[in-house]
Amino acid sequence: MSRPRIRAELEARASVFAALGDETRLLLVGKLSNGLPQSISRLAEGSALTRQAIAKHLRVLERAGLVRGMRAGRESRFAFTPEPFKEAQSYLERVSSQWDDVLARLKFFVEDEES
Amino acid sequence: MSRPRIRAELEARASVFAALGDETRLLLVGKLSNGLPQSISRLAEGSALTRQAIAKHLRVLERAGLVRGMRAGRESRFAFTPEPFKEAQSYLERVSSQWDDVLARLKFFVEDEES
DNA sequence: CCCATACGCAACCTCCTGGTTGTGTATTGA
DNA sequence: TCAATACACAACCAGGAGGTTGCGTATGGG
Repeated sequence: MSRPRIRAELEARASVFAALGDETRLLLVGKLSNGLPQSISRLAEGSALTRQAIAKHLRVLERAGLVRGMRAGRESRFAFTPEPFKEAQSYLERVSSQWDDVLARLKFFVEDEES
Repeated sequence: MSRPRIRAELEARASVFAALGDETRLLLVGKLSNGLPQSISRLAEGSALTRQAIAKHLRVLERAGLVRGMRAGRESRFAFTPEPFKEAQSYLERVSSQWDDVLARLKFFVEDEES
């Protein structure tokens, strides 16, 4: 059991959710999902945190694949990456519908007992 | 800016994602989404971790609202809670479609330049 | 050409997380 | 009734996460 394929997917999924599990990073995702690639300094504007802190958060998002960084001259810009979001969404959808199925079967069983 | 309402939603969302950002907890979610409420010992069966470790993970899931624990005699059973999953899913959907809109507007702009 | 800008890297700190062990308590079943 | 079961609570530990400061380096505009 627990084939490498499954383990790898589990690990990737956990790292995506972990990356999203921080308020600062959710705000960054909000900014990036909302427009074109932006530099670190730009993303740090208006934040209470330092530029280095923001840079660290961006690296976390990048390692999880949620964001893609590229150097452009003296600044490095980060862009939103939609795929992992869709993957995570489809996982949540599967979990929810799995639960719905359980409820449906339970309801059927209970109604069966009542008759 | 940053009204309390928004802050609270942000915090709740982050805690949900953070709770999902761990392989052990993803496995627990998998088990619970898949059947009826189960006791801690039951959920710890077959795991390399101790029962106490599993209990801690369940508390994390519970604090995030992903799971609901209830005492039944000498055992405490944990049940799947679908709402936060649907909420998280709809958030991811909003982020993705926001990005799609950005791309659409960009495409329009580029095609406009070409003409 | 030169200074301000935008970084990266590294050391360092604190606090939280994931995990264990140990102990005490309630519940259950024989 | 009494031992095994199932748990909660607490102390403790190592390591990682989030954050800062300091410093060195490349890039770009005036």
